[in-house]
Amino acid sequence: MGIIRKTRSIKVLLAEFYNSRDAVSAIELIKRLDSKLNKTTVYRVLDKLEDDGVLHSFLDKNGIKWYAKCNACTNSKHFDAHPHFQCLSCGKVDCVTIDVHIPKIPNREVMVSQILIQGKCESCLS
Amino acid sequence: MGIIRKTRSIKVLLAEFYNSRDAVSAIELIKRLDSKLNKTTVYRVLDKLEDDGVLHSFLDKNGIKWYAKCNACTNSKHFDAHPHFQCLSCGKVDCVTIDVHIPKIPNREVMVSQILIQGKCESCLS
DNA sequence: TACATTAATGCAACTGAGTTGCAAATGTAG
DNA sequence: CTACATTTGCAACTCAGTTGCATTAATGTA
Repeated sequence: MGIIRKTRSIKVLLAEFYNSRDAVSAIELIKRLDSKLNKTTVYRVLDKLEDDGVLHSFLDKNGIKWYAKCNACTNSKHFDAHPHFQCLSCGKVDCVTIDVHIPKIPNREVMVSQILIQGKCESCLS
Repeated sequence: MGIIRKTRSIKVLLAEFYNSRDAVSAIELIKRLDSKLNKTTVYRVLDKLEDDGVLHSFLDKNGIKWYAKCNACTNSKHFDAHPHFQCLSCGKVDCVTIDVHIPKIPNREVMVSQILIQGKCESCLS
């Protein structure tokens, strides 16, 4: 579908991603923007930003949805193969830029792969 | 925690996995066993079988939980790193035995990784 | 600038996977 | 067989995400 109009909601949400490379969960955004946007709107705008290749989404270990700014994605092609890292101590999630090679699988066509790595992040390692 | 008693519920659920290597979603099992077991029991027994290293679980692209028989897992060590493949046409999920190498990441300790590959399965490729 | 069109929004109610508390049933050690 | 802790079923709940619909607000056109 994609964005057709430049609305206030879209600006508000884009601003949330402007300064950060970390992923943010939809729920976190809904809480954070509670006074500004309705939760339905948040979900719908995130959806559209993803369609447009501005954000990409993935599910964390609990099945909840996170969004992060796309770097190399466009609306015609998503580079979703990069892994996401979720810290088991603090819960923070970010995109990691390492390349994980998914081998060809006999008799199957691989289209997308989602990789969620769990462990301890830099700040929680000490 | 693990299994303490060999109850009817545990036998019923184990029977579901006896003949198949495919993964089954918790929801599918609940539907399938509706006349035999309560859904709470299904969730609880699956949980225990996972603790015991009999089954392993993972989330699919919609965040719903699937279970499959463990091959190399024990209750002290889970080999969760093997990828799962979900067919985007028919929805079927299975464990694939290919090895995906997750590189070390600077300043982070990788503990678990979950890999979900999506595409077309053998039967849906035609 | 005013207007008509149609997308976007807010709200309330809903959905559905999974969880919890508790009383009743059942497996098992002795 | 009995005692009693573990399991089960049930109903009610949680909570992320969705839907329908009436209202609001961008945007193209004149």
